[in-house]
Amino acid sequence: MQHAPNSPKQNRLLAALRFRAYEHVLADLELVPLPIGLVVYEAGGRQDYVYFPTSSIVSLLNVMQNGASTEIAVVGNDGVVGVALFMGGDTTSSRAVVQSAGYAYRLHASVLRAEFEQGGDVQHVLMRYTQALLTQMAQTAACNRHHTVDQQLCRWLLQSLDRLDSNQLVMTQELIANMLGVRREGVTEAAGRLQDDGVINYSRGKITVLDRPKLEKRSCECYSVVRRESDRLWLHISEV
Amino acid sequence: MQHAPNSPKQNRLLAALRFRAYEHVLADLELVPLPIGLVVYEAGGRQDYVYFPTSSIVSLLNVMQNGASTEIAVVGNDGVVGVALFMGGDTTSSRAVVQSAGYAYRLHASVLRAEFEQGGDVQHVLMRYTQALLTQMAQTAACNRHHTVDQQLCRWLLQSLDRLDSNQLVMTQELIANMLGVRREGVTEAAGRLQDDGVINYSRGKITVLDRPKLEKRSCECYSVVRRESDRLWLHISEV
DNA sequence: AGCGCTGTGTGCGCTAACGTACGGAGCATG
DNA sequence: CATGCTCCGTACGTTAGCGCACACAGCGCT
Repeated sequence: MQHAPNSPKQNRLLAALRFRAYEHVLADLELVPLPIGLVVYEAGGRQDYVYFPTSSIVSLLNVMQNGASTEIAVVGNDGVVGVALFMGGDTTSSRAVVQSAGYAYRLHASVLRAEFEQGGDVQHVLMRYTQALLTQMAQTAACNRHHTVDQQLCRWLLQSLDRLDSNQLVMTQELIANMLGVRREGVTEAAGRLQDDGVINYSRGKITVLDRPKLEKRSCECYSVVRRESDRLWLHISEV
Repeated sequence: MQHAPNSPKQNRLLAALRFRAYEHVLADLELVPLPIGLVVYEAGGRQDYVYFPTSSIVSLLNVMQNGASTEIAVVGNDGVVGVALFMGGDTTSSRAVVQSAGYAYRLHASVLRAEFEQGGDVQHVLMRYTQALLTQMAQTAACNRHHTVDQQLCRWLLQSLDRLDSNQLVMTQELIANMLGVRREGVTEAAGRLQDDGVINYSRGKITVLDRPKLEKRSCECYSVVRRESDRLWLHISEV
């Protein structure tokens, strides 16, 4: 298993999987770079690989007929992109886009499926992860309904930060707006307020988080709810 | 397997499951009435049973700290309430409330889990269903973001109709508002517009759908998207 | 008949977010 | 150093939905 040049970080989920045919899986694992903006999966399309991000972050988006998009979940080094492939769907129901450039371990879906079919540990861990994903999506749905753009921006920054090493993220307001499913101007205003209060620093696609505690205070509960559920998952997995 | 007095309808998902220990499962299956408003699961609570609705409809709600709620999925005689119990979560992440009174087959989670662990057909079908649930939740999340109350009301009525025998549903505007996560007055207005145009008839908790095609025209795309994915699931299952 | 409860209609001011438009700032490129 | 492009700030009118308040209507109960 080779390492990415600048990314010693591994994928926690992948690390927790105790494959039967370990050598076989290892031989198939491939570390690939994921450039920002890359569409990993298109909604409704067939796919051959699953991705375990290490340093990259991938967003799952629902895209409407008129092109409007909404982020429904985020996957970083704590998860896998392509649960549909072992859940029995031959296609994925949402678009997967690289939100933050980095690396990911790529694995043939057939290999993972074969391991999954054998049941046991691998299956349990992957299903628990899918369960956590369900929670994340449910919370996102409710968040979309009830919370302001300001709150959601904070939530979004936090859940991105959690999946990065640094306190700086490379992301235009335009893209954030696409993720949240709001106007770009709305993000500009919300970000402006955060900057005025010394919470972040924003300049041409580079956001630096200066005061994370403040960010958490301004965020809606959704961040901590999802975070807590995710922590519970890992607690559970490490117990096994 | 006894039948409900006034409900010859079965549960399609349950019917599609080819249990190994068939006699054993049969012995445990119990047809129970689900009165409207019953909270089948509380969010975060431990649960011992899964439910396969026959004539009842159950809504999965996400509840916020301030009490605001949002429906994230609907389960009727095409699904099962409590996927978390075989997906490895000991608790459920959302509240399950009976939206329309009726019956459901109740099964001990341990019995279903035992069957599930054996892999094969039962596991495949249940996972495919979970996958469809994921799609439904994703679409709901996006719908909450982008569509009007009018559109969502139509969607909601349609997905309820699909799970009932009649064209009449018993449901106050107050409750619909809770499901959609909007104000009761908003529902009153939207329903008023539908009634003015002869699409429905509304009176003190009883809605009669008069013109389903019109309802579909006024609904957002989300209804048909979820419907199509669900149909695909059944096509897949019947092929097995 | 009268009471009271639940469910529905309506009105009004308010705010968040939208659509649109435009100007300017930073940065790379020739 | 000028050009061009991307990204960000701001402004303005419009609208959907909110919060609140209240009136009324159907229906069961005594």
